[in-house]
Amino acid sequence: MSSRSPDAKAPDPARRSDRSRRAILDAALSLVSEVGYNKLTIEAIAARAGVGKQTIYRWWPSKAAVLLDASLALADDAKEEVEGDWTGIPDTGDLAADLKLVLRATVDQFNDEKYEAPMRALTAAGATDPELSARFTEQLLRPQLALYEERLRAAREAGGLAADVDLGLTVEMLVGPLTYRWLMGTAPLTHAFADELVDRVLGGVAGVSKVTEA
Amino acid sequence: MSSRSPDAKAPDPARRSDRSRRAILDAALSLVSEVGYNKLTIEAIAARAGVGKQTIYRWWPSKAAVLLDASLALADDAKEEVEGDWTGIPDTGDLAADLKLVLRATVDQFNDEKYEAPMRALTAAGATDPELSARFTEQLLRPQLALYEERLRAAREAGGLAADVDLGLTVEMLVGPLTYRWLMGTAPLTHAFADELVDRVLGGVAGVSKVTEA
Amino acid sequence: MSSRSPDAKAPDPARRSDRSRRAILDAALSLVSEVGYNKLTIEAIAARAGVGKQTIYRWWPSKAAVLLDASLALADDAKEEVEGDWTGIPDTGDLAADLKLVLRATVDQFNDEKYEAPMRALTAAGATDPELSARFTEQLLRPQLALYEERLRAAREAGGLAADVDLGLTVEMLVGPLTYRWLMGTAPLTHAFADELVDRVLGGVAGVSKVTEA
Amino acid sequence: MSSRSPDAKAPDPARRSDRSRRAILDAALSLVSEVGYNKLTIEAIAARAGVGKQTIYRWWPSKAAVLLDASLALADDAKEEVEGDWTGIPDTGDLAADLKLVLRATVDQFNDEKYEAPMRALTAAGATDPELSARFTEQLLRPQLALYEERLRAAREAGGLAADVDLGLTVEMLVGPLTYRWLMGTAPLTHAFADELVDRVLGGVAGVSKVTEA
DNA sequence: ATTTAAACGAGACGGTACGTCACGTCTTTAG
DNA sequence: CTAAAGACGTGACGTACCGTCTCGTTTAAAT
Repeated sequence: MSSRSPDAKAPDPARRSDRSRRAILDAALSLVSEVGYNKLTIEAIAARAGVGKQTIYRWWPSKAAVLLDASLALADDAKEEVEGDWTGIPDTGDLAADLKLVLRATVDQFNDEKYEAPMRALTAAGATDPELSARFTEQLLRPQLALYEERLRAAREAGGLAADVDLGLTVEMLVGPLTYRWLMGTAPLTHAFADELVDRVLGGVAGVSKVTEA
Repeated sequence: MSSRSPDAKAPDPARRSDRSRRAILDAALSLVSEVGYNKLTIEAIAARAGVGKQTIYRWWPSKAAVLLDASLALADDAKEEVEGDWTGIPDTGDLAADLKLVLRATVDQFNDEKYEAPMRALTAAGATDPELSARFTEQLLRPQLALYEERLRAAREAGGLAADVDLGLTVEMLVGPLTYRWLMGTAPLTHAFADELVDRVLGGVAGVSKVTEA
Repeated sequence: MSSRSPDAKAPDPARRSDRSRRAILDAALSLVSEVGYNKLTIEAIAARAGVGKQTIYRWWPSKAAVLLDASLALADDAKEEVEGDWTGIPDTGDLAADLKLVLRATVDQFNDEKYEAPMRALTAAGATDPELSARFTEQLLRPQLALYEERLRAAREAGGLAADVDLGLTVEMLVGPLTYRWLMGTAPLTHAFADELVDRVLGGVAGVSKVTEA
Repeated sequence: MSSRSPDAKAPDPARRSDRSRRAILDAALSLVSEVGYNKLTIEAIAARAGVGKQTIYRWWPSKAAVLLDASLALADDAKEEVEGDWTGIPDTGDLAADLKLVLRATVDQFNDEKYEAPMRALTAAGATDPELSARFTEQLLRPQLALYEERLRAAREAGGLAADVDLGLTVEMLVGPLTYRWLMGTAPLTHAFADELVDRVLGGVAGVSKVTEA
């Protein structure tokens, strides 16, 4: 199975202009922040990138796909910015503290214009385009979720979590409510919310009584 | 403050044709299921409803707004279909069981084509349109969330939940992961997932025993 | 048989904007003179006319068709400009003189930028588009040829031409070489050429004397 | 003065691939017959010829120029096909008969798909491109017209034509109406038409009374 | 025979225009 | 006298070719 229909003659990636590729991704990111996803047009991206429209259509099937790649590049940049030898969520021994640290960072990212606009765009596009949604989830979300799961697994092995706890579900219990509040705007997205959430999620799954006991 | 700009001559709601209104909402719902939100057009809605385009523009500011009203009508219909005197989530005394019942129904609704298409459409539209998102949340989501909260409050008063538990957070811990999984497609949306989720959420908040109120 | 394919829903001519129609024809004529037929674009016509492209596509199948209508309008205007009650080629009794008069006028027209540009455009378009060519011939050329024929018939009945002369052929012997020279540029297109041509054509067909009717 | 601007580094004709040249001309001829001049593209010619686009742009300035060369080659082929030692229009002593023979052949050529398509293409291109028109006339038309003129000159010297007859005009009186009818489609292009035309043209120019006398 | 420079097939590129679609407004017409 | 029908100006769509510009790869003249 290929990502392209078989009758379409695929362009040669070896001859691709990296200059154009970067310009397109940059233009897409800046434009989506400026005018929003609905008013984002391929023509505007091409114009700002100083590129022919065909160069976009040659390599991406839709403006959402451009944004996905742009977001992936953005995520890579962000990662490198923080540290060169990133190895996941820190493990200080205090699971709750570690999770709060990361979830607060996620809250900050959700509240940061730079990241919010493309994130909303991809969410909107993915909501009605299953194929894009799949790529979005696998390429952007899954790696992040895996980091949470890894940290939780370490905690479980260290005895800080019950042995039979469902790690995947736990991760979604952390990320789900956060995303929900961000998307639906049911209430402000704050650090306090992140902290509370971690406590509540861990409260029901901690091996030794830390939260519920008392 | 009105929902319309003051200089726009507001049409007289009293003279509104209910026949046209219904036809438009029905057309919007059927079309969004058939062709998807991205390919849904005002012109197609007008054509199928046998209505002039102006009749739509007169009463709604966008196709998303039409869909929101259509979804509200659909929700009302669904409610009436179940029972005439609906009073919220059942209270059998067993909180976990009651929540599982309702969350399973929500899972079913998410998996029902009829409801899924407009839901995804509104989510997509709301993700990049704050004003619409607000109306979506307040008019469609909030009432449902309130039902959960009401049931949780009853449980808390009955002693089945700790006195200091944050009800709003709890509701979002139930609805958030469900919505997240539905939207992102991280894993199949099943009854088992709903059950597990309820157990895990209540596990950390139950006043006495682990899950059931004994 | 209609001029449109049967599945295309025809627009309603009664609701057509005459303002737009005129603006389009004017814009087409001025542009074709300015930039030439090859660089004439529908977009430029629409822009100059202050009209949407669709308004052109709604009523004409091609830019050549627009030019044909524009030329027809131009011809009408030219006719009205000369005289309100035009009745064809003058009949002074001197056939050669009358023909020379008209042929000289044709030469002038061929040499007049205003008329030449659309004429060349239509000739070019017609050369490779039979359907357009047919309309061009029937609507623009034929009426003019008929005037020549009419004058020749009068001469024949007056005894100035042999009774068995083929009028259609005679007309083409007058117009053909003129058009040929204009199109191919084999030699300059002058009044002298027109005069000579008339003499030569009539020389072989005159009933009595060589050229003038004595 | 050269046919290329001085700053453009001219390619070396000595190294030119004759194989490619022929393939391009053949492809151009076959394509113009298949799809017509308007839909003829350089890209399609290159593709069918198995040639890079640049190889066409290196040697020709436009698709019309390619067609002109292709037509010249075609004309050469046609000439060689008929006879190796072609020396112009036959001179049997009977001018009218000789002209009719050749004009009938021209009629046949106009009606032959193989020749018609490129001829129409060049006529169309030349109608709006003076430079091409000049080359078209000089290289393709002029040699043919010269043959007529030569034959007429022989007739004049033999006393079959009046001494003061304008040979160039006479040639255009033969070729003009024929071309006009072919181009405008005013009437079918037949052998009878060619015959009549010759008779009428010679009728007015013959030294001894052949047609008009009686 | 080897070098080497140009022509070559291929096709990505920045562009322009195409012809279509839907937008939201405005006008006409038929019930 | 109200709406349906739909023409209008606008602007983006996705496609087709334009003519230019690299890329390796022949290929043929000059070493």
